[in-house]
Amino acid sequence: MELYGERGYEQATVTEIAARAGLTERTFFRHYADKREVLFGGSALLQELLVDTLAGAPATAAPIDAVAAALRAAAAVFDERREQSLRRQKIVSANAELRERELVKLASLSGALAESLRARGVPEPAASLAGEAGIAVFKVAFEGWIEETDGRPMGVYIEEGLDGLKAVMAGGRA
Amino acid sequence: MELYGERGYEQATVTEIAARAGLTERTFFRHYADKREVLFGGSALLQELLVDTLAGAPATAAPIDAVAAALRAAAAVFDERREQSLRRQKIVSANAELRERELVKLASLSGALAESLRARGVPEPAASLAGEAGIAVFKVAFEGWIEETDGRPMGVYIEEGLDGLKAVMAGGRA
DNA sequence: AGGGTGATGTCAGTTGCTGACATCGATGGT
DNA sequence: ACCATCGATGTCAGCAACTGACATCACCCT
Repeated sequence: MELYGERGYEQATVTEIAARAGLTERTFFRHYADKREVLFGGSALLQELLVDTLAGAPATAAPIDAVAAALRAAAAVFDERREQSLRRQKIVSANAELRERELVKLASLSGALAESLRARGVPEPAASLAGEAGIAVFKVAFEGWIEETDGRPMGVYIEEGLDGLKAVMAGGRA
Repeated sequence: MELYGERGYEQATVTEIAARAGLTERTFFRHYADKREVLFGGSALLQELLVDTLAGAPATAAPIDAVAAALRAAAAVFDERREQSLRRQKIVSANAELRERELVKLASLSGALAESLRARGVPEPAASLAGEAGIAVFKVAFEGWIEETDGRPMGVYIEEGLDGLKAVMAGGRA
C-alpha cells in the first residue's frame, strides 16, 4: 500500500492503489472511508492502548499521572517501530490533507483520554484539559523524537514534555 | 453566503453558493482555496490579534502570562460577536469536514503562539508547549462558552481553563 | 488611443466518492 | 447433495469538488 511513498500521496490515484492491491476502486472505498484513512488505521489501536493504560492506573493516581502513564505506554510502542513511523510520517507531513487528518486523529485521542478520565470521576473541565494537555505533550514529543537522529527513545521526550509543560503552567520561563 | 445555514453544508453545492453571490463556480475557487475556507476567513484575524497581543506583553512576563493575555484579548472579541459565533459554530459542528478544518486553524494558532514566544526568547520545547497549552485552554473555554446559556463572558471560561490546567499540571485532582 | 493589469467567465477534464444492482464463493441447515 | 443465505467483490452510472488553459472585459496609466 505504500505506493504513496513512490509517487507521493497526490499523484497516486485510488484506482492505482486498488489495482496494486488486486482490487477495485469501489472495493477500496468499502474498506476505507476515504483515500486518507489508509494511513490512519493504526490510530484506533493507539487510542485503545492509551485508554486501557489510563484505565489501569491506580484509582488514587492524580489525573495527570494517569495520563502520563498512558503516554509512556504509547512511547514504548513507537520505539518498537521507529522505522515504520519515520516512513509514514514523511508521507503525512508532505501533504496538507494528510496533516489535516492527523489532527483529527489526535483530537480523537484527546477526547478519548478525557472520556476515560471522566469515567474515573474527574470532573469537567479538568478531564478535557488533562486530555488536551496529554496530547499536546504527545505532539511535541513525537515531533522531537521523529526529527532527532540521536537514538533517544520517545519516552525521554515524553518526560521532557511533561516536565516542560508543568514548568510552563507554573509560570516558569523555560 | 450563509446558504450553509439553510440547507446544510453538504447540500449546498459550490455552483449554488457562487450563483447566490452573483458569481461563477470558477470565481469562487479563485477567492477560496476550497469549499471549506469560506467559513474560516476570520481565523487569520484572530491569529493576528493573538500574536499582536502576545508581542505586546511586557518582556518580563512569563510565557504562560503572555499567552494568557492573548487569550483574554481574543475572548473580548468573541463576546462582541456571540450571535455570529453561535450561528457559525452550529454549522461547523454539524459537519465532519468543517470540524476537520477547524482543527487545522487551531493548530495554526498554536504554531503562531509558539513562534511568537520563540521571538521573545523562549526556548523549545517550552514555546511549543505553551502554544499548545494556550490553544487547549481556548478550545475548552470556547466549547463551554458556546454551550452555556447563562450570559457569562468568554473571559470567565478562559480564566477557569487557565486555572484548571495549572491545577491539573500541578498534580491536582479537580 | 492604446497597452497593460487584474478580476471574471467559459470550457473541458480529472478524481474522489456514492448508490444501485449483479456476481460469486463460503457456510450452514435440511 | 441441495439450496438458501450472506458477506465480499465487481460493474456501471453519476455527482460534485477542484484545476488548467484561454478568452473577455473593465479600468487605469501614459
